This record gives sequence, structure tokens and C-alpha cells, in this order.
Amino acid sequence: MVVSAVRHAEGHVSASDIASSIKETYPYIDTSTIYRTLGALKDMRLVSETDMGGGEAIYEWIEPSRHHHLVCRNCDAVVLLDNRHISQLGEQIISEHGFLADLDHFAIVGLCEDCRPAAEEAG
Amino acid sequence: MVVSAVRHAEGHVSASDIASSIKETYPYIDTSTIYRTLGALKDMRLVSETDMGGGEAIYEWIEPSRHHHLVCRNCDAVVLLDNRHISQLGEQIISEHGFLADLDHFAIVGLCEDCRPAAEEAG
DNA sequence: CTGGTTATTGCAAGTAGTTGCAGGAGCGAG
DNA sequence: CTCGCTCCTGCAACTACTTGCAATAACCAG
Repeated sequence: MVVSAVRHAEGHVSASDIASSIKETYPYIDTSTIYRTLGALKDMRLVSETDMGGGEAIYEWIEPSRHHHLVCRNCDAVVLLDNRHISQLGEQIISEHGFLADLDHFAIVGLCEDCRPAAEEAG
Repeated sequence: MVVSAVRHAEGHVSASDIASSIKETYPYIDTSTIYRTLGALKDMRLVSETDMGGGEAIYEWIEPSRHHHLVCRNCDAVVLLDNRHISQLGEQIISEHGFLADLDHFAIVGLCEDCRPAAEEAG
């Protein structure tokens, strides 16, 4: 049921999204079961977990067309980042350290174009 | 007191490290005060917070010589990653999206050189 | 020194996620 | 069908971290 909920969701879902969608048909589901299943799916590299910087983490079925998120720490805007830069970083890491990075879904926190001037003035 | 604890620590400290070091001289300190102060220091970009993939986050005074961590999800080994690759990524992001990424201290989860062959056979 | 404003603290309750444990379902052996 | 093994679930307790609130300390004007 957890697998189905994540796979049939459009885009990302939070753990509580998954919980409520399962509870429609099976109210007795426990959050620990959801987290445990999600953990197993992560280990199998079938879903990605992304910490969007506070609050809930989001989960997404890993698909070939990958994208990443730039999250503004001032206004919470989200900008999509092409996989090209991240996969390039992955290649550099593997060739230099032999370390295979999990770069399925990345969230990078920072300041967006609009908030940058104001924040840089402030300090 | 929180500032002092982080600044005078060698390397990274967890929130509970900070709590116990402050409690030696001032036992009444509350964890919320520590987290609030840490949050303010993060906003000021004086300390970095890094989620090492489970358990506690670690905090570190931001110094010019930056380094990042590659954390193996199989054996928990930690490999240091030079700032060069990460800062290059930051430059690409800012020139393409105008987004100023906070790349003070990064933890990238994946598989280290030793665990990679075994894990790739298995999965 | 007095009165008002503001920032910071400790407390306690709440949220997201994890873990140990016991009960039950599924499955193979006899 | 029955016994025993294993896996998975739900429960409850727990950890890491956050938030709302009231009390207090610190600062400034008069």
C-alpha cells in the first residue's frame, strides 16, 4: 500500500500525505510501518527522500528525468535545478574518491534571486 | 555561552554536546535556547548545520578552509571532500539561476569505494 | 529612580521520525 | 492439519527538534 501510494502520487508526497491516502482504505496503518517501508524503498533506491529544510521530508518515486530543488531560506520559493550540474558533481566525486553519491533528489538551501539583494544589504 | 561552546569546540559538535558542555557551568540551560541560538547563528552564517543522515545534526563554526563530507550509507565511513567541486557547483547555480546557495558544509550520502562493489552486486 | 518597551529565557506541549517488543499471518516440514 | 520458524505489523515509548507563552532581565526616556 505504501509503495502504491508513492508510485501513483504525482510528484512528491510527504509521509503524512501517504498516511492519509492509505487511511482512506485502511485506517489502521501505523506511521512506523510507513516510515519503515519508506526506509526499505530508500535502501532499494526506488524512492528518494529529500529534506526541504524544516518540517516534513518529501518522498518521490525515482524516475529517469531527475530534477533538484533550490529552496530559498528567506521566502521559501523553490526553483528547479537541472540534473546536469548535479550529475557532473557526482562524476567528479566518483573519479576523485571512488565514492558513488546518491544524488537522486537534492535540495539546496540558499537565497533566491529576489531575496538576495535585500539579504546581502542586511548582512 | 552557546556561541562560545561552538566556537571553542574542535571541529563539529552536536546539540547535546553543546548542552552538556554548557551544563557544566550553568545547569539550567534549556535545549530550546540552544536550538534557538543555533538557528540565529545559522541565519547569520556564523555556524553551519549539517544533517549526517540520521541521529543528530552537527554544528560547526564556519571557517575559511571549508570541507564537506561524503557519508557511506552502508558502513558509515566519512570521506572528506574538497570545497573546490562544491564551490564550482555554487558558481554554476548562481550564474544560471541567480540563486545564492548556502554551501558552507555539505553532507552527501552514498556508497564508499569499499562498499560499492558489494552493494552493486546485491542490488 | 520610575514606567514602558523589547528581547531572551525556561517551561511545557507539540511534531517528525525511530525503535523495541509482542502478537499474528504466511509458509514449509512432517 | 499441526508445529515451528520467520517476517511484518501495530503499539507505545522515546529521540531530536520546534513553538507558544508567561516571567524576567535589559535598555531607554523622562
